[in-house]
Amino acid sequence: MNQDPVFSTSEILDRAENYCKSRGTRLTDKRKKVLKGLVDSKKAMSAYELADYCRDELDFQLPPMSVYRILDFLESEHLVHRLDLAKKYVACSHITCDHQHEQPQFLICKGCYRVREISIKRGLMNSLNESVAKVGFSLASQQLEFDCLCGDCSG
Amino acid sequence: MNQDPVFSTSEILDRAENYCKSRGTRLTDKRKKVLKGLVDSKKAMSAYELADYCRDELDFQLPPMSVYRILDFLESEHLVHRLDLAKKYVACSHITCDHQHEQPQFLICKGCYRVREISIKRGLMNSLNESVAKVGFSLASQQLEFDCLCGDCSG
DNA sequence: ATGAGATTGATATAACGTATCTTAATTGGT
DNA sequence: ACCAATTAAGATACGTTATATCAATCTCAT
Ligand SMILES: [Zn+2]
Ligand SMILES: [Zn+2]
Ligand SMILES: [Zn+2]
Ligand SMILES: [Zn+2]
Repeated sequence: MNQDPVFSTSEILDRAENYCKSRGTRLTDKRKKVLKGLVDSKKAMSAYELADYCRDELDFQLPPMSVYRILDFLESEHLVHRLDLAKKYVACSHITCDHQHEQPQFLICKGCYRVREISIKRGLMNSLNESVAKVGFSLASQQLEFDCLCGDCSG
Repeated sequence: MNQDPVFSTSEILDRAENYCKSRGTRLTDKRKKVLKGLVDSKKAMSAYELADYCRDELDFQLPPMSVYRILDFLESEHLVHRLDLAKKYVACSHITCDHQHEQPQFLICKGCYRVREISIKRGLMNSLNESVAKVGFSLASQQLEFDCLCGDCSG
């Protein structure tokens, strides 16, 4: 089903570090720990959950307020996405891609917070934007988020 | 632009009261006050904002926790909709319609919380559901909500 | 080494929401 | 009209997400 090449967590982190370097920013140790949490979990996590993760799994205290700042940084580097709907964060699933990644949309499982990052076909997005424009509104962002159920949780 | 007949707040409240009666439920005074708040405001309001509204505009103390319960009731009667995205509530814009109202979608202005209740064309919804199904997910609800900007706020 | 700028820590506070227990109001049958 | 059962509402505590501020620390180029 998923035919993307599989990368290890450390490969993804290395790639992220180089990417930051190339942009003149720094993927510090703490930032790397937070990103690792998201990459490993494969599901959306809140800032507080990430603080717990650092404490419990990495044996490293990181106050929630620092996690928030770090998430802001990672988002500005396009390494993570903030999901407004779930109020949680996910690692971008394209950190290891070379191509510029398209505007993403997210399917968020309400049951387990598993997240699929997809790209909705341009035609569909165009129709949607038209429907919205028809009543005098406009989409605030093309990054749409949908409350979903994944295969496992839909039973 | 909006060609629906215009109803006064009290007409809408009367209609809501009769509707509840016909279903064997009660639109009590407090419930009516909360609904009035939403009908009058024409924009999405949080439970706490509605409690403030009752205190400041109606000179009537209503603790936030009661407002939550009342909103739950109103939602179960389909008189208000809870907007997950904004964490706010709106009066259903079809209280005075006789026809069974279609599955609604909501455009929520991030700037001013004005809300448009629309019905997305069936074809568009079908395409969207297919795209989602293709990756093994399913929409948790057909009541979609979109972060938008209204005409006034898009400047 | 030093000073500017970036990074992190610590604390307080706000907004939204749930859980639980208690009290009050309403309804329906006698 | 009266009592029991049900429904509605009040009160308190707590949980989660998030922002604001100020202080301390680290990094790097000069
Ligand atoms: Zn991405
Ligand atoms: Zn799931
Ligand atoms: Zn409606
Ligand atoms: Zn607006």
